[in-house]
Amino acid sequence: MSWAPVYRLVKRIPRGRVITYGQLARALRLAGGARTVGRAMAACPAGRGIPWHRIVGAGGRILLREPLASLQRRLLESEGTRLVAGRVDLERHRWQPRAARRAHSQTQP
DNA sequence: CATCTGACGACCG
DNA sequence: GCGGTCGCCAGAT
Repeated sequence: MSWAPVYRLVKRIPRGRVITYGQLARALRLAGGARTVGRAMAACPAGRGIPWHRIVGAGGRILLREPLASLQRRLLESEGTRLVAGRVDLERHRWQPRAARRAHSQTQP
């Protein structure tokens, strides 16, 4: 199985925005659902400019285990993503890939 | 081939 | 909010 499509989409996530595993899975119509995205990201090659930290769990939760979780929080905050009670404020930072994006008028950070 | 292990998420008590 | 169940499936052992 090639995770290329997953990484390709992840690369398009702009700074200051995030997407959830489930969203990614639906956008790509992946059979295994959110977990499949999880597997893809676990195998994510480092040093290729893939913004892995912009992926969060449902409801904006950080799902990684330490020490990765802290790193993710740090990276997110460093690019202006606001965390409320340890969760990403999805209202403000959720990113919608092209197709579905329209008529929603998101609040810019 | 059998089992185990996860970067998930919806649902329920 | 917290913990358990279940569906899901690619790799590793």
